[in-house]
Order: sequence, then structure tokens, then C-alpha cells
Amino acid sequence: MVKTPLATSLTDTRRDELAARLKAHGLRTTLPRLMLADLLFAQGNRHVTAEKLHAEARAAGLKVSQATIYNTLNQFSEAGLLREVQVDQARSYFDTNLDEHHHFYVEQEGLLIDIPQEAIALERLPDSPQGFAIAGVDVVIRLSK
Amino acid sequence: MVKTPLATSLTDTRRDELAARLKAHGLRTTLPRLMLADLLFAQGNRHVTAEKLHAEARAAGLKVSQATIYNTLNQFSEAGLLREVQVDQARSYFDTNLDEHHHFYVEQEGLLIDIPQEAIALERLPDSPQGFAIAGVDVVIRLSK
DNA sequence: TTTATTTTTTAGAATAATTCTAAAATACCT
DNA sequence: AGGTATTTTAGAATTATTCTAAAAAATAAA
Repeated sequence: MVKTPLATSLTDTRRDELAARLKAHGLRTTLPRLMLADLLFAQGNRHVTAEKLHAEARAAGLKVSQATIYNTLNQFSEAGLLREVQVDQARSYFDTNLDEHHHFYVEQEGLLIDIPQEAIALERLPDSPQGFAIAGVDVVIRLSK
Repeated sequence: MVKTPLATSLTDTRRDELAARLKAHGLRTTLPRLMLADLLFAQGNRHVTAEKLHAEARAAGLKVSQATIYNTLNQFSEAGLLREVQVDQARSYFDTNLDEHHHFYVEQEGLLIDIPQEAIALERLPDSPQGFAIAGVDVVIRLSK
């Protein structure tokens, strides 16, 4: 009987690349992480919810549990491979674009679109309250039809 | 036996003011709505979560159910008496400040602070994608200690 | 005013996203 | 290969919020 591991859908170089990337961020190489990393990072910058990633994984033939999807998204975020975007209090979005940038958000469609940092000129910011430092500046431009 | 309705804690003028405000926004005058409106609008601009408002209401002696807190916050928002602010995907915040403005947010403390619109110079905005109109521009400056 | 009609409020169940638990599987180190 | 630490998993638990359908209150009609 021939063993056909799922990871076969990744070329050796691709697998090595991703494994190195995981290792560089302090994460062990596991099959679920490799496959999810491939889904997340293969297609340029993207935005996913846990639900969407889970559906993609299953569609790709990876039998991964919901808990693993959440664990992985959170670990990748903590490790700096992903960034969580706060645009909707009902759903978490994860962004593969790690550059400082902003977003268009179409609530009705759950659609997020990157805006490069330099496309918005934030000429003047207010002073932070005493004792606090700026951790980030997020601009969300909400769109409707 | 003397009847001591809770609404007694509101002066007649105050009650009339709030009732007029509710009516002007198409909302019936009910005791829960009057009392919650008083809590929300008595103290200048503020930011509340459902949980915080519920605690305040109970502390003020108003026995109001959780469902009514949620109903009221949502109705007030739809009616344009409140505005929902999206800073945390785990919790909904409601803002009594209806002017266009921005926010500081201290995640660790669940603290929201208004930034007047003119304190941030948004000199240049990107074009919206074809077929979409800008519904709002929200700037959130995330703070940490 | 009484009565009828509509809207609100309520307690508790239902829902939905996410996290937790503890056991089985896997990865890594020697 | 063998032993230990980390991951994955199914399913239960948690949390914020919404729903349900019945009782209460508000307005309208008589």
C-alpha cells in the first residue's frame, strides 16, 4: 500500500521554505501548520477568518479540527507571521500583510482590502495621554454600495 | 401606601427633556429607556459596554434585564442617539458622542478616549474601489503602558 | 375612563465565535 | 529506537449577544 501523505501537495522546496519560516519564528514543524501556512502564504497578501481558513483546509483535503485552526491562527499571530485586524466585533480577521498599512472594509460582504500606509497622509496626531505609548494607528475606511 | 417609582430620581424637567428626546427619535417613553438614557446622557460624553451599563442600572436601583440593555443600546444606536465603536472584537462599545471623531483605545483596560476630528489631519485618502462609497473613516490609536 | 391594539420588557433558551480540557498523536532530542 | 515535550483533537465550556413567547406597559379607540 502506497502512503500518500497530504504534504505531498507541497513540493520539497516549498515544504522546506515553510518549515524554515516556522522554525525561524519558534514554531515546530507539523503537518497542519505546514498546510495552513501554505494556504495562507501561497497567494500573496490575504485576509482570512477562522471559518474561511477551515473551509479551505478541508477543501484542500486536510482534515484539521476547528481548534487547530484557532490555535494556529493565534500562534502565527503571536509569532509575528500574521496580524489580527479589528474591523468587526463579531469575527476575527487575520492579515498576512505585516507591513504597516490600513484597510477598506465592506461590512455587508465581510470584505477587507489593504491600503498601503503611504496612501493615507496622517499629518498630525494628538499627544497620547500621560503614561501611554502608541502601540499602533489603525485607519479603517468603511465602505457601502 | 405611597408609591415611590424609580423615575422619582429624575426631576420632572429632566424626565420631560429625555422623553422629548426619545420621542424625537421615534422611540416610546418607557421607564427603562428613561433611566438608561439618564445614565447615558447625564454625564457628558461617555463610552459603555452592555455589561457596564447593566451594572450601573442595577447600582442605581433599576431592575432591568440584560435583554433590555441590549435592546435599548441597539435601538438607541439605530435611532441615532448612540454610535457603536468597533475597537475590540470581543465586546461592543457604544459612544454618546455623535460628532465625527476618533479614538484612543487602551485594550488592557478596556478604556476608550475620544479624539476630536480636528486633532487628526487626514490630508489624503485613497480612492474607494469602483462602486463603493465611503460610509465612515475611523482612526483608532492603540495605546499601551 | 374602560377597552383594544401595539410595543416593550422579561426570563430563560438559543446561537455563534472562540477557548478550554484531557487524552491520543506527533515531533524532536539524545 | 526511546523518552519527553509539544500538538492535535473531539467535544465540552465559556462569553457576548440574540431570540422566543408570554406578561406588562403604553398608546389609541371607543
